[in-house]
Amino acid sequence: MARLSGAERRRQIVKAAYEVIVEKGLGYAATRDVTRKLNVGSGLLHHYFPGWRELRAEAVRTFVLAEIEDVDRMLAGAKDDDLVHSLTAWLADDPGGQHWGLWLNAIEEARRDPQMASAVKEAYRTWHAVLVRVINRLVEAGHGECPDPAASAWRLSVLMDGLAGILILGEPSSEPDYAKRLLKEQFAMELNT
Amino acid sequence: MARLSGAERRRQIVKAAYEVIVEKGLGYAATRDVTRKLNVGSGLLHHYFPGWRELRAEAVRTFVLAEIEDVDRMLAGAKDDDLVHSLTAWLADDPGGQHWGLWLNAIEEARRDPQMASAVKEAYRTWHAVLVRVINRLVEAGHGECPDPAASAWRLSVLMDGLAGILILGEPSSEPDYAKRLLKEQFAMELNT
DNA sequence: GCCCATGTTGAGCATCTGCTCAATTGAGCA
DNA sequence: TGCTCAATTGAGCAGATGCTCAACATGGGC
Repeated sequence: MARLSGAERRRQIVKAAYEVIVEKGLGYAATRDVTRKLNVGSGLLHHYFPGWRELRAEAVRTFVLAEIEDVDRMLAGAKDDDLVHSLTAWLADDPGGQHWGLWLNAIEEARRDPQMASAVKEAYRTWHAVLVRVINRLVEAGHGECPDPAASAWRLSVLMDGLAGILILGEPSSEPDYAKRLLKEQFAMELNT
Repeated sequence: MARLSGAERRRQIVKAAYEVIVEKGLGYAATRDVTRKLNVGSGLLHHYFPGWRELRAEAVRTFVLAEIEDVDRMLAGAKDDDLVHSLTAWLADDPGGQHWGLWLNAIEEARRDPQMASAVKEAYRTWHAVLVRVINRLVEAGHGECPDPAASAWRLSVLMDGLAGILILGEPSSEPDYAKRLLKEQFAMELNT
């Protein structure tokens, strides 16, 4: 196996851990899944991380925050008229609900794992800030009015988390269009349109 | 250990399994937690259930549906004016978000476990029907109007699932009042009040 | 070209997991 | 009283888990 620099190997391990976690779930993914995927000895993982829980938490923190920043950039580059549509499309762009599944899993895991709780809370607040910005942009662009952007953003955020259930279960419809429609109507309600 | 009738023992095991699952999470609860809690040999569990996954799924199905029926009865006995308040109080009556945590957990587990998926979908539809009935009662009692009760019920259902995150994480506030407020405002919006 | 800090290995331990199966117990009927 | 069958036991297996540690390998700096 090629010998990598410490920082590079660390990043590689975190990435592999995230993929494994998304696939198998936080409660079932194991260190061996990660080392096998990288063709690497089991000791290497513990050379970089004090334990599996730490690695898990770092993987979730890193990649969830990266995803949020990606969406934020995408929205920043979108026209005001396309904001809601872009967000809606992004919500449903998750075949099998894999990433949304991990997100629900991480929220629940936060009950038991303080490091996971810290990672999830950071993502929670960051995502809320993104939604507040979206709402403010829409209001400033004359797409409606919103008396309490913070509350509206929490409601939208929380609704999207719940829509994950619809995407995962395929209920009431296996087409993600229904989830999209519910989110769009929520935006309309929040903006008094 | 006292010897029980088959049906009685079965019920006892399902109940203990549910309690263990709520406490430790679907991915960490083990058959031994159940047998230890009941002071019972490990073979007994497999005498009544083909496997741990079957028992888990039956426990979730049984107790989640029972909880939904409880709420339904409670709402049926409430005055029209108290409907939203009762539902809101029930939402937040879950110290540490234990039961809501299990619910999120079960939704995510449905991705991997078909029997869990079947149980969760049944609860999902049953709960939606309860909310549709609530909405219709409110409309008939003159508390507002609702052009699409089915969509509104899905939005409320999904919002409540998401509010579980707020209750579990204590974010943005560790007081459950904020979650209650968001839900009440959602009802107001859905009913055009 | 040597040398050492550092990346890397993997056998192995203690512990846990779900599940099997031959053996034992006991309640209720005849 | 005895018999029968269902309820119950628990040691034990095969496999998985996180993590340790002594040993090995190698690339960059001298």
